[in-house]
Amino acid sequence: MRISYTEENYLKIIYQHAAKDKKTVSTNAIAIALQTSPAAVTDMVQKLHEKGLVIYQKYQGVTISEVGKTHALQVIRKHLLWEVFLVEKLKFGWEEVHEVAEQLEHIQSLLLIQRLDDFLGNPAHSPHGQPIPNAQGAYIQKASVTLTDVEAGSSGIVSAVKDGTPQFLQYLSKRGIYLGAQISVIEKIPFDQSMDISVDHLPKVNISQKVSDNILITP
Amino acid sequence: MRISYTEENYLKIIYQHAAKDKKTVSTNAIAIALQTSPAAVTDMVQKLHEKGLVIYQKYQGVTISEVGKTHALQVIRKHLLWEVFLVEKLKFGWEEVHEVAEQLEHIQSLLLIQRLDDFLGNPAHSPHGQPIPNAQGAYIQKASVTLTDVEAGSSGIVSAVKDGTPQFLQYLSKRGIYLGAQISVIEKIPFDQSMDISVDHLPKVNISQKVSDNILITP
DNA sequence: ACTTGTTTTTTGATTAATCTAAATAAATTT
DNA sequence: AAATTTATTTAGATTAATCAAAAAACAAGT
Repeated sequence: MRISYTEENYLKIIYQHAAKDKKTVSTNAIAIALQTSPAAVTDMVQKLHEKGLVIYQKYQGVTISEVGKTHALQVIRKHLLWEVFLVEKLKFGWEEVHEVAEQLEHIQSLLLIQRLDDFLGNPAHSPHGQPIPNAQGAYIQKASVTLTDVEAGSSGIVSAVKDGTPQFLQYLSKRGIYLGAQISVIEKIPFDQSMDISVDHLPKVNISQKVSDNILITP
Repeated sequence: MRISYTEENYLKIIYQHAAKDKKTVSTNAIAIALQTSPAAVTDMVQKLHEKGLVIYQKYQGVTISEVGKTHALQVIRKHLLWEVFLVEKLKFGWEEVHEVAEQLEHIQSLLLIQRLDDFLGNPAHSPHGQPIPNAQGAYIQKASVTLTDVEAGSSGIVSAVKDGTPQFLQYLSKRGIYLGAQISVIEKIPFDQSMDISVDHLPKVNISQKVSDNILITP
C-alpha cells in the first residue's frame, strides 16, 4: 500500500497523541498539530479510515489501527535515527535537528535505514532521549516520571524531553538544562504550579508547569 | 522563490541536456527523461518560463536560464554529495545509490549540505567520477574523452561514467570495469561501432558503442 | 507547393491536498 | 430543557501536477 508524505505525517501525529492519552484524537487537535484546517483533517481522516490505517467514526475522534501503528513507528524510527546522525556525525545542536529530520523521515529505502542504523551503532535513544523503535517497531521505555510529578526535596537525572521544538530546547539550554543534567526540586509553588529547581547544584531557577511537563526524570 | 520537488527535477534534466548539447531541449526529450507526457512538459515548461527559470518559446524547445542554472547546480551538488555519503559511509555499491540520492537531493537545508560536505571531507568527485559543484556552483571538469573517441592502440584510465543507472553499472562490474581501471583499446569494429578492449591487461572483451559512449577516459 | 508524418500545444478531465463558508452535531451554560 | 457556544462535517472551489484526445505547427519528401 502506497502511503503519501502527507498521510505519513497524519499517522505520526495520530499515533503520538493516541499513545499519550490512550483515547481518541480530535479533528481540531490534528489540525493544530499539522497547521492545517479542520476540514482538511476530516477529509484525510476519512481516507485513512478507508485504507484501514486509522479507526474513525463521525464526530467521535480518531485512533490509530494496528497497521497504521506499524507505519507510524517506522516513520518515527527514521526520524529519530536521522536526528542521531545530525547530532553525532554532523555536529548539529539538539535544537537544530527537528526541521531537517521532518524531511528526512519520508525518504523511502529500507536498505538506507538498515545501513544508517548500523553506521550509527544501533543507538537506543535520540538526542532528545526518546527511545528509538527497532525495525519491528519495538522499543524499551526507560522508567521515568515527568518533572511535574517529582516531589519537593527529591532529585533525578534528565532522561528525555517531550517537546523537540527549537524554542523549547533553546529555553532549556539557557536554563542550563540538558540530557543527563541532575535536577533537584526545591519547592513547588501551588499558586501557579511552577517550581523552583536547582540544576547540577547551581543556584535555583523557577520553571513553569508547561516546562516541567515536558521534562522526563529518572530518579 | 519557492521551487517544488517536481520543478527541481525539470530544472535538473533541462540543465543536463542543455549543458551537453549547448542547444535547446525538446519537449519530447524531457517527457522521456522524466517518464511523463509531452503535454505535462509543455505546461510545466511554460510555468518555469513565467518564473524566469528557463527560456522557452512555443515549438522552439527550452534552455536553462542563469537563475535556473544556479538552482540546477545546487540540486546536482546535493545529489552527488549524498552519493558520496552512501558509498563512503554507508557502504552502498555504486549501482545502489541512484534511486535514494534522487530523493535526498530535494531535502531543503543549507546547513545540512554545508555540514555534510565537511563531514565527507569536501569531495571533488562523486562515486561515478562526476565533478561536484561547490556552494557557488563552480566545478572543475577533469580533462577526458569518451571511450568511443579513443584510438585503437591507445589506453587510459576510467575517470567517470555518464550513466548512473543500476543496469549500466551492474553491466560494467560484470565486465570488470570500475573507476580507475586501465583500459586499452585493441580494435574498433567499423561494422557496428563496437570495440574490443582489455581491462587491466586481462583477456579482451567486446563492448557496444552505447557502452563506450558512457565511459570517460583520462589518457 | 503539397501532402504526409511527427512534434508540440491546447482542451477538457482527473487526483491529492487543501481552503472558506455554511450546515449540523455535540457540549456547556443558564 | 432550552439556548448558546464550540467542534465537526459537508459543499463548493482552488492549486499543482498530471493525462488522453484533438488541434495546430513544423519538417520532409516528392
